[in-house]
Amino acid sequence: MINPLRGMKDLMFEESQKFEHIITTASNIARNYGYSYIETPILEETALFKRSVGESSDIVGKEMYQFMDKGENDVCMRPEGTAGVARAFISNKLDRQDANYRFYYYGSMFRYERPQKGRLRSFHQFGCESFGEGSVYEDFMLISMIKDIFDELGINFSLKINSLGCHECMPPYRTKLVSFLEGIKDDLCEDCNRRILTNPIRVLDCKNEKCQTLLKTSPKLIDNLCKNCNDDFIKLQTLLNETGIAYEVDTNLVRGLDYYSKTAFEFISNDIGSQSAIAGGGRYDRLVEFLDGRSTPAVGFALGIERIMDLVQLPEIKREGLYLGGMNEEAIHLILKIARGQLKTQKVTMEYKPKSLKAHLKSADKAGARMIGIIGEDELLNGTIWMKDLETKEEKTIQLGEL
RNA sequence: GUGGGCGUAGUUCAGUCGGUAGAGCACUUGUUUGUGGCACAAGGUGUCGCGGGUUCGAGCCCCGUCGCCCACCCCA
Repeated sequence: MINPLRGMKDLMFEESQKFEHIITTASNIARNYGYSYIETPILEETALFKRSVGESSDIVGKEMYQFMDKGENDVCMRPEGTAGVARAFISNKLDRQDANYRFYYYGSMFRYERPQKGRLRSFHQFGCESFGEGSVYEDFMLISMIKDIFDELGINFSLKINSLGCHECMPPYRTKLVSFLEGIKDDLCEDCNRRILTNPIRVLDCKNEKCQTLLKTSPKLIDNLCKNCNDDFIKLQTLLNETGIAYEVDTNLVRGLDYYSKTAFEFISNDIGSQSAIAGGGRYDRLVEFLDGRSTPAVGFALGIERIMDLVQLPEIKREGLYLGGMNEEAIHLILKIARGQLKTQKVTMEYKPKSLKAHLKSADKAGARMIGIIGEDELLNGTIWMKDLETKEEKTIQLGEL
């Protein structure tokens, strides 16, 4: 027997229904916010992810499904969605239009990691990317959209926000931080020491208690933001306050991907396992430029579908459609033609075996049908069909032509 | 990559002191003449994850191996 690969799952029945429910809910809301659907390839040039996600990230460093294709191209299964959408934005020369473009997408992402609850090697994200709008209002609208999606799905969350600064205030801060860290490096854990070199900002996020104590006096990025970044961050908080969206400023919130700047946010659920981030995103004003496009401000987010699936309740399933059955072979032949006609307007379940009326009713019930239509000997003689509403229990015998 | 837990029917699991397997659920079919959900009855499958070892005898004990799950790391 051949099983799916490690960390890969088949979704069916209740799970696939949840999946669809989440995607349709999110898509509808995204369209209301002015986003249009974009579908990009799963496979991209490896260079795309190295340049956008960043070589220092774990994703690029060790989690990519990377290989040479038959044409000797170095390619990758996408580990996240933003890079591909940004690439499409540039490839299609939209960066040369002085306009805003907003896209939503969903699909499989691939990361070669050790699977656990809420973390798979093949998983799904729903995401939105907005290009060309540099205003912090857009950051706010994205957060508002995610809130709407979670509210609609009936999911509880808490929101964390931070500002990562821009290319003007981040580098000086980084230098300041590194010199602080160098001073206490002997007392920091091994991981932190490694990160001082690779990504010093992430040292702040260390879960080691001893490190956290030492880091209490570290220079904070929010105290070192330039005026523009600082004003925007305050404005974002004002907007959230005014709208009544609860949040917490988390100065240690560092998005794992290199392309983020300014606003960063993460939606957390306490009702699932340790992989508690159910949505994350932020601004990435420099990414388009890094990918050889014309400098374009941008902001986006992604939802983790599987993590959300663990949290949603499906609405109760209602009886739906028509069950058709016959009590003898001749009737079934006739039923088949009726079924083909009815299929144009509703869900039809058809039974090919002749059965007693009782057995048919049982089957129709099991199939979850709302109506049942049966042709037996009497109906065959009269050119009629016996119909019953399985919910109201009303029944009637009608001419076949009346259907 | 590093820990810990677990592999028995389609599924959830039980299985005593070692004596070659069971229960619920699900599924199918019935419960006399053309009226469903309930109830009752009947039906079937297991290389007991795989490979060795100990033993008269292994689902159970020992060794190895593979797989799954959870956690670290990282992230959605």
